[in-house]
Amino acid sequence: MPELPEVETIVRGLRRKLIGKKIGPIRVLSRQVVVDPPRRFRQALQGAIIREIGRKGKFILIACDREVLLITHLRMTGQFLLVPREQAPDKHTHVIFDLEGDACQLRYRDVRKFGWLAIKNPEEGSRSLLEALGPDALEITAAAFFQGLRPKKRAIKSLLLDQTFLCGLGNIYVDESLYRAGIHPLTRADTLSREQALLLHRHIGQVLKQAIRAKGTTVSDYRGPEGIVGGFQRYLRVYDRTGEACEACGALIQKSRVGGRGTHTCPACQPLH
DNA sequence: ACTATCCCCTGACGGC
DNA sequence: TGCCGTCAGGGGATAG
Repeated sequence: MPELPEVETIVRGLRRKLIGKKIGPIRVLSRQVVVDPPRRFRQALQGAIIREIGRKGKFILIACDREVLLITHLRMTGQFLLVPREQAPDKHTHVIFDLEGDACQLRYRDVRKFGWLAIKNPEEGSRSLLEALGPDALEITAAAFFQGLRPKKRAIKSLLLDQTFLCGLGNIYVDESLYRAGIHPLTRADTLSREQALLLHRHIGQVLKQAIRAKGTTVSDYRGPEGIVGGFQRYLRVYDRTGEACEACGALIQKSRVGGRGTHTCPACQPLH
């Protein structure tokens, strides 16, 4: 579900509400989504004060005092929601964090249960998962992006989805960026000209920033922490528009499969050479 | 180095 | 109404 703009929207929402809050009792309703043994998980976080909330790629990082770091990945359908405590949790709510002196609870909800939460010490946490990540899609420079493509023989789409190459992009924004840059998803990365690479880099940045401004894309499950849907689906030009006319040329948007993922292209605007 | 395939899980949707 | 196959914002494991 959530890619960089959705995760960024969630992080900003959580930050507004949670910084400085002390975590109260925690309920783990489904141990499957908690990486650590539930007892250890609860003991580490209960009583901790939330200091900073950030993200790296699609990972959400909640740093507390006592050197406790909560790392989360929402995968496809994970949600962090701020919910009034009197509201009964539904069957897809898996972890509930009480917040001292707050009418709302922080809840982790996840229909498909692919997402997870884990406790890490700041040092070891960044070593394992996060160190393997490539630069953030919003932070990489054009020059570094072009240099990164040059030795890669892979299809550009699978490279952009590879979080060890560049982190934050997912299926929606890769399709949208490639369309805007007029590049076919199967183009070998090392065959892109410098101009094409710079154009693609620029469109990636533009699409992500515009999507953050719109508070993300809601195709089905995505919600912000206050339960609101995103707005960027209005600006999608190829994703989820199979069979519709391309805005630029009128050709019909096609759907294919690249690297196992559903892939949307305009056959005229994104020629494969 | 890279691709393809299966898997984790639940729900929505289309065809019969 | 029900049953079956397919698909879904992700990514890890494994085989080729």
